[in-house]
Order: sequence, then structure tokens, then C-alpha cells
Amino acid sequence: MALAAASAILAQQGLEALSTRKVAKAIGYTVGTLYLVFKNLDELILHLNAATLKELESMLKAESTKHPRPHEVLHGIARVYCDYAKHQRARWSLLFTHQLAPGSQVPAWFDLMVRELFAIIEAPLQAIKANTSHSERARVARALWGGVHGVCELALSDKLKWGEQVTTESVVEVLVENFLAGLGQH
Amino acid sequence: MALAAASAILAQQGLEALSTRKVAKAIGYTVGTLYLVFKNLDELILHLNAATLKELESMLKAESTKHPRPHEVLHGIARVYCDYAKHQRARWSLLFTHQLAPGSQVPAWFDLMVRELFAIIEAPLQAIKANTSHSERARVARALWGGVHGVCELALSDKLKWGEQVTTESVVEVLVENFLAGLGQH
DNA sequence: TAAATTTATTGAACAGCGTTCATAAAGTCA
DNA sequence: TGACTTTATGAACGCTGTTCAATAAATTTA
Repeated sequence: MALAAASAILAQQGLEALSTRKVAKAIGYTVGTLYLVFKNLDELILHLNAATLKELESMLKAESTKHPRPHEVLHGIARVYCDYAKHQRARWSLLFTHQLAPGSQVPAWFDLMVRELFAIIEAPLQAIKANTSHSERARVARALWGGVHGVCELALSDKLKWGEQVTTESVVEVLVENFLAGLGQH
Repeated sequence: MALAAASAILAQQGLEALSTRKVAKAIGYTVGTLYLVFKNLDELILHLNAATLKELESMLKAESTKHPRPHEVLHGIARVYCDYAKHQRARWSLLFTHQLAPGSQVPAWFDLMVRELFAIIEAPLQAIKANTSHSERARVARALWGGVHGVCELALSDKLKWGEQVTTESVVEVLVENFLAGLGQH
């Protein structure tokens, strides 16, 4: 209930509007009660982020099966990723904006979810470049995905300051296209 | 004074610790006075970000002159960018974390600074691929830089979940290397 | 110099935030 | 019914951004 309410607040009122009191009120309880379910707001956000990761994962996996060739798979999931970021802006932002308190670290099960997401990208990369070491494949996947993510982030927050005929999709396209072309060359 | 104090707070106590009261106290004034200088916290941050952009610009420009070949220039400034992000974490984060209130938009002089930063990246790209249209060059520069930025961001906030032998620099290296290789191919 | 006016500064106030905790209500079992 | 456990409350604390009438200081005018 709390997670659904939080998700709704994010969708309707944005990142900044998310607060324990609003979530509590939305589900008909008081703040104190919410703190019996979640240790603190960070933990609530963590679980919300987990749900977001799950959603993203299923969407990317679905897209993966649509294309026969690995290049198309990567272009496809990049596009899906951008779309998700655009349409679920606040929820997506929360994934990255949220930085946990210094000292504490993300639980292992969350780490695992992230790794599984990266596995979706590593698979077609493996198909493009076979016989690469595990760490090399991880490096390439993270370079590509960090890249796609960065373009989405800057584009959505309007920080790339491009002209009008330049769209987010076309920039992501350029990034993936050139990266994969370069990858095939080596 | 206020900007210097804010910068110090960011460096010593991190992003979250930045508040109008702390800045005011640090310069020996009360909150009210600070609001006579800046309309609100957003405006203070805007000016702080402008200073950050200036600093970044001069560092990237300095690095640009160090290398004769455009490939080396781009690798060099990518490295400088990562270093800056790593060592001035909070200030750098503030550049991107900070999202202005809905409706209002960044002033024109700030936009111009961003465009000038991108010009530093567009120059070596122009050398690599001459005879490309203005908008195409803008697209390529933003794809590359969005990418480098994304890798830095995810790496610094520890969200890429790679193994231990994978460093931030090596991932950025992979991204730039492959992108430029692909660019040369087309 | 004295008064008038402008400028600079204050500090209290408001609403909201995350978080805690003694208190109270509701449910369970003997 | 009484004892015990679970569930929920709401007031409180210290923090946040922001505003604004009141005050102090500096400057200008008479």
C-alpha cells in the first residue's frame, strides 16, 4: 500500500513532493505507523526503487526478444530505456538521485537486481563480441549503459542545450550506433 | 562571500548539508540578509553552478591544448572531467542534481556557458570529422559527452556494480575509444 | 549639527520536513 | 474477565526554505 501510494505521489507531484507524511496520509495512517513498516524514508525508497528495477527489467527483457540481431536488440532496449525515463520521470530519477547515508550500503539483494539488469545488456554484447573475458564484457556493458543513461539524464533535465532539430532519441541513437560500430572494429 | 562559503560547505559536508542558514552563519550574517542577495536558494545554487562551469571550462580548455591529436584531446578532457567529478563531488553533483522549479527556466547567460563548454568538445570532433553540419556536430558532441557524464555519475554513486578490477577510468576509456572508432568508420 | 531619508540587518514567525516515543487503542489467548 | 501482545496514534524535536515587520546603521538633506 505504501509503495503504491508513494508511486502515485511521484507520478502526480514529482520527486520533491514525496514525503513520509504524504504517503502515510494517502494510505489512511499516521507517520508513526509508516515507521513501523519501514525503518526510515530511505528504506521506503529502496523498495520503491526495487519495484522500478523489476519493471524496467521486464520491459527490457520483452524488448530483447523482439529482435533477432544483437545490434537491433541494443538499439531497442536503449529506446525502451529512454521511453521509460521520459514517461516515469520521477520514479526513474529516484533510482539515481537517491544516495544513501554515508557508511551504509545497498543490501545484497538490490545489488543482485542491478547486476541482472546489466546481464540483459551483456547478452547481446556477448553475441557481438564472443570470446571476451567476463570483466571485459562487464566493462563494455557498463560503458554503453552508463552512456545511454547519461544522455537520457541530461536530455530529460534539459541540460544538453542543443538546437531544436536534435531529439533525445537521435542522440541516443548516435551514441549506440557509433559505440557498436567501434566495438565491431576492434 | 556567500558563494565561497557555500562551496566550502559542499566540499566539507556534502550536498545535503548545504542550507541557507549554514551559508548565512558561515559569512557572519542571518538568513534574512542572504535573501536580500539571492532571491532564494535556487538562485544561490545557480551562481555556484556558474562558478563550477567556469572552473570546468578552464580545466578542459587547458587540457585541450596539451595534445596535438584530436583523439588524444577527447580522451584527455574525458579524464579531466572524471577527475573533477571525483574530487569535487558535491559541487559537481549540484550541477545536475539541482532541478529548478517547474515553469521557471535557466537564464540565457547560463545556457550560453553550457554551450561554450560543449564547444570545447565540438572542436576536436570537427577535426576528426570535417564537413559535418552544425546540428550533426552538436548531436555527436552531446552523445559523447552525455555518455562520459553518465558513466561518471553512475560510477561515482556506485551504481554500476562492476567487479573490482574494473575502474571508472577504464570504463570511460572504453566508451570514448569505441565511440571515436565508430565515428571514424562512418 | 539635527532631522529626514535611505539602506542594511535582524530575528521571530510559518509551514513543512524526517524521525522518535510515551501513550492509547485494538486484538488475542487463558 | 484479566493479562498480554500487536497496532496505531499524535505530540514533540530539530531541521529546512522563505517572508516580513521592526530595528539599526549609514547617508543625504536642511
